[in-house]
Amino acid sequence: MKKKYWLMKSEPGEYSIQDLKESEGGIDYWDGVRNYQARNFMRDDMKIGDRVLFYHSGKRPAVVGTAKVVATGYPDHTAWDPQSNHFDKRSTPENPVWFMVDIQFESEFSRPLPLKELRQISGLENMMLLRKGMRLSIQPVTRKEFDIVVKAGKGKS
DNA sequence: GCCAACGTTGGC
DNA sequence: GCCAACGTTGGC
Repeated sequence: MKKKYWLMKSEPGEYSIQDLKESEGGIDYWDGVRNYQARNFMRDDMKIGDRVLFYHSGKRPAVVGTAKVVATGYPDHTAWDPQSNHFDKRSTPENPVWFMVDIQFESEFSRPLPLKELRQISGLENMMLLRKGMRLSIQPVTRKEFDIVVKAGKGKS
């Protein structure tokens, strides 16, 4: 099984890389995705050992670190919790609609690598994140792109 | 705060 | 099955 590479977006006010880092064992579940394409990636394509670029959207859009997939897709229980703001009555334990994976904190860049800088790095011209109108919260990334971003992120201080 | 791009919903 | 209206995302 070939290792794959991903980018996962989160509003840091909602869930940041620090939250992941500070969770038990650095492991947490990626709940709340309510987009079918992103769901399909988690349910069908993300495998244990896949690497992840952790992206903060919002005020300071930037890649902030890396993580790895430690559990493959399973039902997102927040969808059938009426108290959750990700509640979706169409999803039930018997017939789950939404899925999530577990990821584990791996590294945090010494400083966030802003979206603006990503646009200027050669080799990233075709990166999905940089395409106009791209809102998908989970995106496949090529190995090359992953390596370039990590190298640029680690090189910062 | 604005607004473009996108996904979803619902009337027909 | 089309498409207008609406809500959301997310960069600027």
